[in-house]
Amino acid sequence: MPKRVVPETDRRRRRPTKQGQVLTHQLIVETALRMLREHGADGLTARRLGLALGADASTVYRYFRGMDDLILAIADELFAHAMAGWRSTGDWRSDLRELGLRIHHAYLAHPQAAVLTASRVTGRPNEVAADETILGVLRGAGFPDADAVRIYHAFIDQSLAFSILDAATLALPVAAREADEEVWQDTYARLPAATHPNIAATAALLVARMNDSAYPTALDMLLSSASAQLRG
Amino acid sequence: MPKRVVPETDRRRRRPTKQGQVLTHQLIVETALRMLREHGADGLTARRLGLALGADASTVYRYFRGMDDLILAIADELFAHAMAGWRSTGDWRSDLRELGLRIHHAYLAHPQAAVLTASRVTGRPNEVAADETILGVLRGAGFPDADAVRIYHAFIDQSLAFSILDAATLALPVAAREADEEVWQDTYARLPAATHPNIAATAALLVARMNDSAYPTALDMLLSSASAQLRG
DNA sequence: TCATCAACGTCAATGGCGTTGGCATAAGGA
DNA sequence: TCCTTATGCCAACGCCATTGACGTTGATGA
Repeated sequence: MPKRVVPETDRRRRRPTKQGQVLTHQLIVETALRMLREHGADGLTARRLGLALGADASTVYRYFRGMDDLILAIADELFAHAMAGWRSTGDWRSDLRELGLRIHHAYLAHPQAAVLTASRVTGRPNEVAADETILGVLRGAGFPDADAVRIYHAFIDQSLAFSILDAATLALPVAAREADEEVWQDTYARLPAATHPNIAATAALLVARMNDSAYPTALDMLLSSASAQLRG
Repeated sequence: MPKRVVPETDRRRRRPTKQGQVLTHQLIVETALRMLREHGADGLTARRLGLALGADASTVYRYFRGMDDLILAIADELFAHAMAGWRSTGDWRSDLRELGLRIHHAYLAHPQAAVLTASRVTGRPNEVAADETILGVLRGAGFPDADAVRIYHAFIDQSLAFSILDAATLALPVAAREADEEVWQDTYARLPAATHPNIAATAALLVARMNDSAYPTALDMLLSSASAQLRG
């Protein structure tokens, strides 16, 4: 039985689809990202992706081994967005802060994609380049290798953790977002003081705040800690 | 067209299934949690859940409005596990640290469930009870309401962010876990120093570390910051 | 010039999924 | 006893990812 094989490179000019579209890996990834933003995480299906490309669902399988393979490609695309045009300022703390915020913003710009790719290790070029850059900043700052790696892990963990949390909230289907918002308004704001004195006392403050990102603050805490370590 | 209605309470004795099982909401949630642990997030389907209960898939819809409703019930069950048997020690810092670790451990004990429920607001009893408890600890410590709410949000954000990240890693299908591990070993450990000097120099350190949770450290940083705020 | 061959778009089919309408049955209440 | 209601089950709908087979295209080389 001849197994379907996905070629690694584009050695041959592509034949256009019925609708005249010429496909490439990059085009498919970009289309998938657009579909994710417009239709949510559940809206990205092989059928719909094919349709958006002016092609058949099965055509996607000529380019990717399956949806998981496509998702990893999307994950790497996020890192490409995050790192595009980055330049060192010479100051490791502002470099690291900038890198963290770039990753965070790349996730928030495509929350549905971010949720799908959460915690995957792709080993693909753009993700590897980001790792190389971060380690370079830390080693260039003078951290011994062991410390640099420890801070690298803490930095990545913190960046990804908050990014995934925020993205997961943003990526919820509109219906779920509205249901959750209703729960805040209807449940928390109306709990009786007799059974829930602390929620009742702070209900207005609790419900008022929605989604002012906590990540930048956490990032600064991490950088302060690393600075102390470098001086000490 | 008669819409299927899910009754809120169990006012009537249940009729056993063909296999003699008597169903309750609680039993279904517990069975779903077991299926999640044993078969992964994709392994929880209405058909399989029905089968595991000795019933039909559609029977689940007599108890829950749909899979989303079931997932919210599962989310609340995680909070029940986290809070079971909790008692205040009288010291707000150790109380808060304990609560954070309890939530973290509840997530890690059911990573597949944690991923499904990430960032949902259920407003159901156990989640609300946890919120009431946390706010009670902070207000009892002497924080003014505005500060208590701010720290509550930071605490919850941090706890959930790291829990979701760790759970997402643990919840990956075995195949994906192995693929990611291979990427670490095969890609990062073999990058040439010419193109990736920093990864090449620290490859052994990078690859050696897998999943020593960063959350407790981050939690302690948060508590130190809150302490300073209370004293200042 | 033309045969060969790999690339790749499309079709049809498979087996799984969530969900729902309809029906049969059993438990209480009257 | 009869009626209402809860509830289990069946069959069906439309969706999904994936794959084998087939036809067509373009590049290559003799």
